[in-house]
Order: sequence, then structure tokens, then C-alpha cells
Amino acid sequence: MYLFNTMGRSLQRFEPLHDHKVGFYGCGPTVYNFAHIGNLRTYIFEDILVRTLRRFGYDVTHVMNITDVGHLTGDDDTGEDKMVRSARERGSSVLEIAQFYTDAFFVDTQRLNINRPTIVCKATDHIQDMIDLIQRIEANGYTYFAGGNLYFDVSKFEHYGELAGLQLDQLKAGARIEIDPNKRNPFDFVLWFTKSKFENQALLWDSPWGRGYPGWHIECSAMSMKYLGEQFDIHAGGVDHIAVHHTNEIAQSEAATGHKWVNYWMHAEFLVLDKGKMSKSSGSFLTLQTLVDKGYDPLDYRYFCLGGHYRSQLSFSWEGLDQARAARLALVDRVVALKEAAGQPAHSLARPEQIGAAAKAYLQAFDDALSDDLAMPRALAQVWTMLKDTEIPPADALACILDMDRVLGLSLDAAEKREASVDAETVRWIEDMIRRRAAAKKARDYAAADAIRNELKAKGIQLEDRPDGTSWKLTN
RNA sequence: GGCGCCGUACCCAAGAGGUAAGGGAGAGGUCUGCAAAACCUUUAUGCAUCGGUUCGAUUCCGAUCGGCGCCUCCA
Repeated sequence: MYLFNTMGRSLQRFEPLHDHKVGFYGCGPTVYNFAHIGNLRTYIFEDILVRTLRRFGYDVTHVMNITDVGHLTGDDDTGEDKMVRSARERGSSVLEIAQFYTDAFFVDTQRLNINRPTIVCKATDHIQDMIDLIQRIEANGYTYFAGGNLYFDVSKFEHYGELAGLQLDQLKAGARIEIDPNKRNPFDFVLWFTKSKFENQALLWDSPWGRGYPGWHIECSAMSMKYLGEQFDIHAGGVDHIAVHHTNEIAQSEAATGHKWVNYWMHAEFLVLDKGKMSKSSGSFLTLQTLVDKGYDPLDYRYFCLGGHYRSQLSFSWEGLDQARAARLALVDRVVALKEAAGQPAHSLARPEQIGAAAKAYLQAFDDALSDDLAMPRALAQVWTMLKDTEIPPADALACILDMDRVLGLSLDAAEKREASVDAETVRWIEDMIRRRAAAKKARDYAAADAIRNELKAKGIQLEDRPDGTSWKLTN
């Protein structure tokens, strides 16, 4: 398969370090607030990546960090501060707050059918690993101590900025922020703080450089190497990480080990609103729960994300989400219909390799799209074209779509008539109404018949007259 | 100031140097007492604008306009 590697900005054939094993590290959430749907887009992308790699036979070890140290108390946004404050008043610790948002994060990802990473690791559980790594960097001569903090000296690292295409002399340092006067070079960054820039840094640890806390980039270097080795295959995150976070991770990691660290860098583009990216400061902070509260299924949002390529900005709108929901429900209906037509339970279906040639061609096209840098929109197009191909027997189509869903992650195997959830009493009532309407129709009293139909429709029940009688369904 | 991305039908969104996937929405039709559903058909001679390269560009190059991102924690 081919993946777009930010390092080199090109499509590259994916060759894992070790045979069929893939070491994958995805930057996880900073747990001082709820994740918003823009954040979630990136995790959906990573989920698609992992599912695709596994589909193609790789044994993936997926590591994700939980950043529960750093700027937890430095967040001066107003939104959720009361959360922190009330927790403190109740005697809760910052770590308990972190745990709260970590739990919330995994509730969201689970609702989106995002597979849990193989290893989830918290920064605060790995302080010693970070200290050990910093000492290696220090021993190799890449650091200096100033103003109470230990800095990484970017001028010592020859390839600094390669990932982002940065040329230090051309950057306008401090364009948007004041330069730390302790830095020799504006792009130097802190490995270990003893002088907090926040007044009440809550978490402190002893270290060779004094009591303090780690810099913001070191945790990813330390934890990824701990679980995946000093060199591994893929590292992913949002595009915003390219210039600073990942650039600094590379510098410190390779300064410590003296060799290449990561082979493939992948970055997901932003979900954008009319006015730009989603952020707290602009007041456009939508959580998955907000969508649920408005009546959407989390998978509507997953489907929405599947509609755009991960390397393109995706514009969010309620209209767009409505369209995704309509498409997803149509897909589910289709699968339900196929199940009935195929007349057999899903588990007894043909395995992919036993599917007929016609359907198999679509499966191949689907895989081809995935292997071309995860071209989900094209893969989705194959899904629909296959489903509308009348040449394909229902059983084949069903086996095919369920196999595709191993990557789509839309829970199509669980698709069933939503009508099954209606309670028995209501069903009896509906059936009674249908009988009364049938009688009215027989008497050619269409006004009465239509009145019954309208009454049901007002309750969200749609009647459908078929050659073999009248059936009903819930309206979308 | 530096770096980068994008501008495709009513909406979302693929794509490709050789004549525009898919979904949503809309329209027409079949069916129906009428609907609904389903199915069929259909909706960009056109891909921001202006130049250039080419037998040929929307796809390559340049300029312009517009939008967005990064250079600060940030998905």
C-alpha cells in the first residue's frame, strides 16, 4: 500500500520495519477538556489507518498517549474552568480531572466505533522514562541549562525542521508570542521545567535538574520508544503538530538515539467551519454529545468523516451532517434488505474469498482505494456502486458489504430493522389501525383510510402498501 | 513577514493531460385509489479568473482574486 509521508511530502510505498508487524504511535488527547468533533476526526482517521493495515494482514501495535501533565492549570479559557475549580473545591486532584476527561474521551471514541489502541499510556506514569531519555540527550551534548530550565539546543541538531520544511533563518520568530529570553535560539524548547510559567503548576517531580515537570514534547518520544522500540513505522497526528510538536519530537528522539526514529509521518487535516477551524476561543466547540443531544447517531458523524479524504480539510455543517445521516440510514436499510433477501444469518455467509467474481471485483476496487493513501471517498463510492449493481446476488452483496465494513466501522453487521425496537403493545395498536384502514379501503372510503394513515404518520409511523399487504416503518 | 493547502453541479465530495466517481437534495417515469417505499431515468460541454505549455488542460506552469491552516498549547 502507499501512504503519504509528510517527511518528504510524497506518496511512498509502505514497507514495515519488521515483516508483518507495524508499530504505530498516534498522538492522543490532552485531557483537560472534552474532545471536540474536530479532534475526533483525527482519531477516526487513525482508526481507519489501523483497520486498513490489519485488513492487509499487518499485526499492528497501536500506542496512544494520554497527556495528563503540562498545562492543565494553565488553561485560561473560561469554558470549563469551573469544572476544575469545583473539583478542587471538592478536594479532587488535577489527576482526577484528567481521569474524568480521559474516561469521557474513550466513551466518545467507543461510540464512534474507534477501536481502542493496543496500549494507552499516561504521561504521568512515565516521568522516569522521560527523565532517562532527557539524560541521554544531555549526555550527547544537545542541551543547556538556563533560567532554571533545561533546553534543547536546536542548532546542534543538523536536520532540525526537516519534517516541516522549516528554514530557521527565514522564520519570523516570535511572530505570535514573546520569546523566552533564556533561549539561545528562538526555536529551542524546554525538556525539563523547574521554573513554571504558570503560577500553580500542580504536578511536580524530582529530577536531576531540580523539582519540576517535563517539557511538552518529551512524553511522546519517551513512551513511543518504550513500547515500540527506538525506531518504528508510523507516527500520526493532526497537521498542527507538524511544525512544532513533531519537529521537536524528532530532534530530541534522534539526538538521544543517534539514529532515525520514525519512518512514516501521517497527518490529518482539520475539520473546518465557515469561519475556520474549530476551537474554544471562537466559541465553536462542538462535542460528540452535542450531536447526540440533537438527535444524531455518533455513527452519522463517522460516516460524515468518511466522506472526505483525511488530507483535505473537511467543512462541517449541519446540512452536511444531515446528508451523512441520510446516506448512512439508507446504507443500513440496504443491508437489512439484503439480509432478508439473502435469507440467511450473517455468520453463515461466504467468506470474502468465496464471494462471486462480480462482487469480488468491487472488493478489490475497495481495497485498491484504501491502499492508495486511504482514499475513503473512493472506497465509499465502490460500496454504493456495488450495492446498486443488480448483477450481484444478495448473499454476495451482503458478504461483500460486511467485509468492507470491517474498515468502515459502521456496525452494519448489527444492522436490523429499527422497527424491532417498538414495543409489542404499540405494534398491536399499529396492526389494528392497519386492519381498520384496510376495511375502509375495501369500502372505498379513502378519506377515512387516509385519515388513519395520517394519524400514524404524525406518530412517526409510515405505512407502505405493497402487493401482499400493508407494512409499516418508522420515519427517519 | 515566512511556509503550506484549497477553490469541481443546489449541498458534501472524489478524480484525472484525452474529455467529469459517489452520497444528499431536486426533477421526470414505473407502481399506487392517492401516497409512501422501491426501482428506472435525469441534473456541471463544465471543474474561481486570466494568460502560457500542449495535438489536446479542468488536471502542468505563471499571475490574479477568494478561502483556510501552520509558524504559541492546539487534532
